[in-house]
Amino acid sequence: MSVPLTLLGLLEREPSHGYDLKRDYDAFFGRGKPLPYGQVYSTLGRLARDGKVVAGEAEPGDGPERKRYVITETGATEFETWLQEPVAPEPNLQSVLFTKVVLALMLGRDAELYLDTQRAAHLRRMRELTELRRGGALVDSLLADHGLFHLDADLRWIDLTVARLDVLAAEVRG
Amino acid sequence: MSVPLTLLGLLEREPSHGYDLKRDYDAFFGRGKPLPYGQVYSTLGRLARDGKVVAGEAEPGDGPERKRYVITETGATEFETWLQEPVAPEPNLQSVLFTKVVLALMLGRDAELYLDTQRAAHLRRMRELTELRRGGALVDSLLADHGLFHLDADLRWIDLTVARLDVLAAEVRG
DNA sequence: CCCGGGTATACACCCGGTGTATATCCCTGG
DNA sequence: CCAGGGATATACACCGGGTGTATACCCGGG
Repeated sequence: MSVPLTLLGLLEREPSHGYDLKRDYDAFFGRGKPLPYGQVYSTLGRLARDGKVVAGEAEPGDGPERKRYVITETGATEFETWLQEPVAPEPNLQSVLFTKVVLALMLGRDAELYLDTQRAAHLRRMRELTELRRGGALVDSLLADHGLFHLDADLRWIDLTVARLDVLAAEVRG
Repeated sequence: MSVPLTLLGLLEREPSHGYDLKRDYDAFFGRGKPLPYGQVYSTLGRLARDGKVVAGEAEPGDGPERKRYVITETGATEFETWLQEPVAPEPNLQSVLFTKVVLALMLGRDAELYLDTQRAAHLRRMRELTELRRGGALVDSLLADHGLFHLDADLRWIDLTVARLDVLAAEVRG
C-alpha cells in the first residue's frame, strides 16, 4: 500500500531506524500483513538514493549497530503533497471477477456456477469480518467495515452479472 | 490483473502469437490500460520456461517472423483450477484511504479536509462512470457498475470515518 | 526509391516482495 | 562461567511484474 510514502510519513513524526520503522508500520498498518525486513531496508536505500531521507552513520545502540534515518526537505514536501491529494478513484476498470467470468463464457464453462461459489466465499468472509468488527479497537472496526462495504459491492455486482449472463455471453462470442 | 493466467486462458481458445495475444487481451480486458509488449513476451517466456506453453519455431508470417505458442497439459490444468476457485475476498485489510487518514491524524493534519476532497473526487468519478454506463456495450456497462458499486462503498466508509474522526484520533495518539 | 506506419519480437532496467544470511547484545541455565 | 537461544538490527540475493526502448521486417505512397 505505497510503502515508501508511508515510511516517509512515519519518519516525519521523528527520525528512526529501519527496525523500529518496521515495528511502527506493523502496529499501525500491518493488520496481519507485516512488512518484511527485506522491503524495509531496500525501500530506505531507494529513499536515501533519491535524497528523500539521509542515513546517519552507524551508531552503537541497545544491541547491534543501527542507522538513524532522517527525512529531508524534499522528502517532507513529497509526503505532504501525497497526503493532501486524493487517491485516484477506480482509475482502471478491471477486476479479476470480471476477467474470470468473461474467460469462462469465452471457453464455454459454467460461469454461473463460478459466480455462485464466489458469492459463497464472499458471504463466508463477511461473517468473519462481522465477527472482527465487534472486537474492540475502532481501527479494526473501521477496516472491517471497509472490507464489508466492498464485499457488499461485489455481491451486488455478482447478482447483476448473473442476471445478464446470457446477454453477456452473446456479446463475448460476437 | 493476473496477466499470466489470462494469457493462458486466451491460449486455451487456440494457439496464437505474442502480438495477437496482446491485441486480444486489450480488446477483452484492456479497457484503457493496454498490455505493454514487453510484458507479453517476458510473461510468455516464463510460461514457456515453466512448461505451461511451448513456443514453436519462428515462422515467416504476414510480415516479419512470428512464434506460435501452444498451451500444454500442465498449463491447461493450472488455468482450469484457477478459473474454478473463487478469488480471495478482501484478504488483507488495508487501504490507502485508511493509511492516509491515520497518517494525517498522527501528524496533526486536517483529516476531515482530506476526506472531503476525496469524497469530491469520488463523486466526480461516479459521474464519469454513470456517463460511460449509458454508452452501448454491456461489457462497458458491467465494468462501470463494478466501479460505481465500489465507489459507493468508499463513500459509505468515508462518511462513517468522518463521523468517528475524534475517537479515531484519540486511538491513534494513545 | 525511400520513408513512414503497421507487424512482431527482444532486451534492459527498476520496483516491490520474499527468504535467507550475518552480526551484536542480553539473559539464563547447567 | 560460558554456551546457547532469543531479541535487535541490517544486508544481500533472487524473482516476478511493469515500463520503455531498440530492432527487424514488410508494404504502400509520394
